[in-house]
Amino acid sequence: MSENEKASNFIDEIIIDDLKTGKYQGRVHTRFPPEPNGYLHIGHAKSICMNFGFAANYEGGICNLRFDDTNPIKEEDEFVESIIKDVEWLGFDLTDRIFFASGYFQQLYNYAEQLIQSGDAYVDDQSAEDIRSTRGTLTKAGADSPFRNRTVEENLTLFRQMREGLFKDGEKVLRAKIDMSSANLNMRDPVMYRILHESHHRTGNDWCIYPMYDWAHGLEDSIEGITHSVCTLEFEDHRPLYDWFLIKLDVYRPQQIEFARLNVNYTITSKRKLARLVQEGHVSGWDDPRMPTISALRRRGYTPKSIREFSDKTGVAKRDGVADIALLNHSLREELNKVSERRMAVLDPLKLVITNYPENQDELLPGQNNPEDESAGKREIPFSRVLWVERSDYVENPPRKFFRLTVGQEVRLKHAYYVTCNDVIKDSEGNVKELHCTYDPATKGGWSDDGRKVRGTMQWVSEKHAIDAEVRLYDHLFTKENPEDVEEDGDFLDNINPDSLLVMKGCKIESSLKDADIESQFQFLRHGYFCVDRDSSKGKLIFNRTVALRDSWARKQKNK
RNA sequence: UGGGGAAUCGUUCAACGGUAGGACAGCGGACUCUGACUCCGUCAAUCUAGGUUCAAAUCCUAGUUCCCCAGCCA
Repeated sequence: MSENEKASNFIDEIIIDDLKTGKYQGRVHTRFPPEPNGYLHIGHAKSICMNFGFAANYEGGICNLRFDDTNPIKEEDEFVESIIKDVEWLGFDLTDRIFFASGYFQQLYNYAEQLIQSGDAYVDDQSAEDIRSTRGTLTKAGADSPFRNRTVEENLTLFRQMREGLFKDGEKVLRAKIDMSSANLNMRDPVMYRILHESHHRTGNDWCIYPMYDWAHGLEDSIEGITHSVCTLEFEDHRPLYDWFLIKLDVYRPQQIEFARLNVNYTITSKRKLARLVQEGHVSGWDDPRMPTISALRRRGYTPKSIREFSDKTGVAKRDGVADIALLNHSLREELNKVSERRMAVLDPLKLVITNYPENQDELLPGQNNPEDESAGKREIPFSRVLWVERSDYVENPPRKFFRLTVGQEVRLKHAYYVTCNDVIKDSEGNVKELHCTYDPATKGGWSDDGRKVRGTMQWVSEKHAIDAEVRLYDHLFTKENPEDVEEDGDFLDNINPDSLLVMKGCKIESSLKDADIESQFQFLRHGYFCVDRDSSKGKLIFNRTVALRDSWARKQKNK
């Protein structure tokens, strides 16, 4: 995009304007700044797509992945690894673009001394409780700390001693000297450094004081030459502080821009709550395919492109809102329809015997791999006398306009023949055991030129050639659009969907799927898009249903 | 009762004083060797009340509703 093009959202507008005025000498440099204390989820994906997207949209634009690792108590290398993997998987190049806040600890420390020198920061001996109680309230001003007016020398000495480890955790903090009566609570002498005798995942035991977010973040941006520092709405109150530090230090000043974080219906993105789902065993792990984490979406079969599309389509604004998960599914189907090879699978098998088909005869029938893509070619599908079809495709007393299997109705077996059901074999309890049909040899390939109207087409697999598979069907993890919508005294777990996972065993699938790789994706005709789960092993295939096909027939029946 | 934000179809984003538009969802239909895909049609919104103006979603005034902030978390 050039600066003459139309902005697609308010942040683009700001960027284009800055490009015009030369505010940053024509640079666009963004960053995605996760704390490595957990797994990334769909909300982070949006932020990643936005930030890397802004950079990619402009000539020479750059986006850093910067780990905001200023709290050693919560952070781990494991998360650094998974975050890098997720960002790259989403399609963004991180070559030379991985940074750590911890890499700037010394610079941050020097800046802090500079602020002490200028009389803008002081060491406070008050306890955390004291600081809290003297902060005031939303409507009442806070009170100055008794240590607020120490001399520069005393502050410097104390701060250096803090850094040297002479004090215990919590004994002292460094605070910015701003205004205890500010209406903005963030400006009431915010803590810049706390003492934490903790080993850091990257700096080990080099430090026992660690910078707070507000102190560190703007400087991290400044050091990296960030131009547009995009964050979520709750940081609007922090912007004056972000600016205050940079102005006091007289350093390069990026601008913080806030937007409304992405919320998605039927899901939660609170790290704490996701952790509860895992810890309390409501899901199998952080990458359980029902989770909204990027690793779970990947395992479930969502594609990077569909997530990027979703991110684009949900837009950028300052209004709090909830995006419809259906929009993600739309993007997904749109892509998968174009690229997925089709296969036939019978999830709930019912035996169908073609009584007039020769015993012991097999034949191979060609089937198109992907009607949306000629280059995907064809495959040979084995056909024989005994087949599996979907149990739900047979109905004894069909509703109006039912085109599937019922006695006397001719249907098409995809790629194969027309068959007509003549007899239904039931067990003593009246359960349907088998369908006995006859086929028309003249309809080989699934077509006849005589103008016969066959409206129903269904998938099948040859009994003797089929292989077994387990198929996992997923539904929303929560029953309510807003999982937080609970009765008094309830919590979000009350809204867990007991049917969010349905495991189908003994499914019958085409033998061509035998050597399918982990994560490979297919459309199972008339069912949906599926991928091979990593729980699969040799001889035991397990498929995840990524998303079902739209089913207007089922919807219509349901509405009746 | 302090400060900071936000209010447009069911949802979401646009319209930057000049015809309220797109996407998703919904509904109806056509097509179809997937009741898929595709195509066509259709439903549907400016928080309220005043004001300025030839003209207001947009500007002004007064309200209303919702979100965020009192971590030595980010």
